Amino acid sequence: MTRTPTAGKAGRRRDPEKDAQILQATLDVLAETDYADVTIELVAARAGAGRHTIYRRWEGKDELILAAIACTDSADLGPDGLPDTGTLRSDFLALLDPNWMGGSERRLRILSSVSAMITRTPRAVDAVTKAIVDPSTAAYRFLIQRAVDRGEYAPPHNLDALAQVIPSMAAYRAFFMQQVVDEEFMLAIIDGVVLAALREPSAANR
Amino acid sequence: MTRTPTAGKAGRRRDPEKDAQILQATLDVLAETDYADVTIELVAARAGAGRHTIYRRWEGKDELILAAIACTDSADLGPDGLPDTGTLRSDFLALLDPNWMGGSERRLRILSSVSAMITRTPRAVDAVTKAIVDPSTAAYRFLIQRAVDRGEYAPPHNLDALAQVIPSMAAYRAFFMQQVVDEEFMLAIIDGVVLAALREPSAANR
DNA sequence: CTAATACGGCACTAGTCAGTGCCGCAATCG
DNA sequence: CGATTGCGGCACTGACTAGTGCCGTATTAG
Repeated sequence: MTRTPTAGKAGRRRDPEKDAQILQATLDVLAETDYADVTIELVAARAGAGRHTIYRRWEGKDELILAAIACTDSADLGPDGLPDTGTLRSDFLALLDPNWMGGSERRLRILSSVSAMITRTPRAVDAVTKAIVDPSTAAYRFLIQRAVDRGEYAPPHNLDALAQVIPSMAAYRAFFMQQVVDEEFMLAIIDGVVLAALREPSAANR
Repeated sequence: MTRTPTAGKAGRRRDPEKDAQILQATLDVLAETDYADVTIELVAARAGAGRHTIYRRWEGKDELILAAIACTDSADLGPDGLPDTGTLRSDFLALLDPNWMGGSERRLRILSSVSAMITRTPRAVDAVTKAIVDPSTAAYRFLIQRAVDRGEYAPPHNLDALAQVIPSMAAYRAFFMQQVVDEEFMLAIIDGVVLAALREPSAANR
């Protein structure tokens, strides 16, 4: 990830804080503007660093951005960070709360910016997949599976496909339609698509 | 759309062919590379035109691209251009045929490239919405509604939401996952999501 | 102390690209 | 015919930016 400092002994030590500050600044800029408009100058200024401090740690612009993507915080998408309200429907709605939605919206913006990079750098696909796409899908898959396990719904025909519905449609709406992913929209997807595709469990499954 | 030529009388006439050639070339380049990599030079070369010929007709790069988006051919998404195979499921699958998929895939690529422009130019949202997003949704809405009308399924809880499922998920897969929208994937969405969310009609609806 | 490294700031190079001006030629009107 | 406009090609300007070198300063090992 970070360029290895030479193993010499003397000299001032690299500030580990700077690594995080630079990566955070990169994500900030990435979330605010487009990939093409992300300049090292901007990132450096945002991080309160010199450009050299960046180039000393990463090979170039692409490496920096890939590293930043890789450190996107998706902890809120782990099983322990997800809501557990008792019903799948309110679990989904809980993801709209600022706690989670702050992360989601940020992830969406970053995803949008990086999409431009994806067409050029195949490695960006892996980075985005690991850091954003997979965790999102996994989160929804987890919520649905848990609801199935507790007998709320019957096992779906295709869990993976269902788990991708909400992230896909939210991303589509946020990017291409530039409309807010608000409660009204989420309810339309939740009730009109995801829950509609799930069936009540048969007696045998209870 | 096109810059108005001065209403003078004498002089050589503008070649109407060139307008179309330039717009097509713009769409070609847009479908092949990213928005940031679309240079006027490239478009001009592709269209066999000089850069002046472009600047004479459009204010600048953005105007050109907006005009190109607006003239994206979505005729295949009108009711008359859509497949009518008898069942909703095979209608969906028929959209994968090269006839339609050529257009769909091209639209997806263009959509992807323009997404970078969207964050900058709000007008791009309207252009993309009118030329690509709305026609796609309308096409799927039409197919579903027709199936409902013929008694294949009961009226869905939320037709608009259902109509956006396939375009959204196909776009998400194509952009962010950079994976092919092939038959396997389409079947997963169709059977696992869309048709799963539709119910058999009750006797009263037949 | 000295040597070595990190840091921020500045200046510089090199490359790219939007947009414009000019040239020569073609077409069209009067 | 001459005036006017369209066209392709070329050269040019101006702006921006990735990446590098240099300077003065700060930090750390020996």
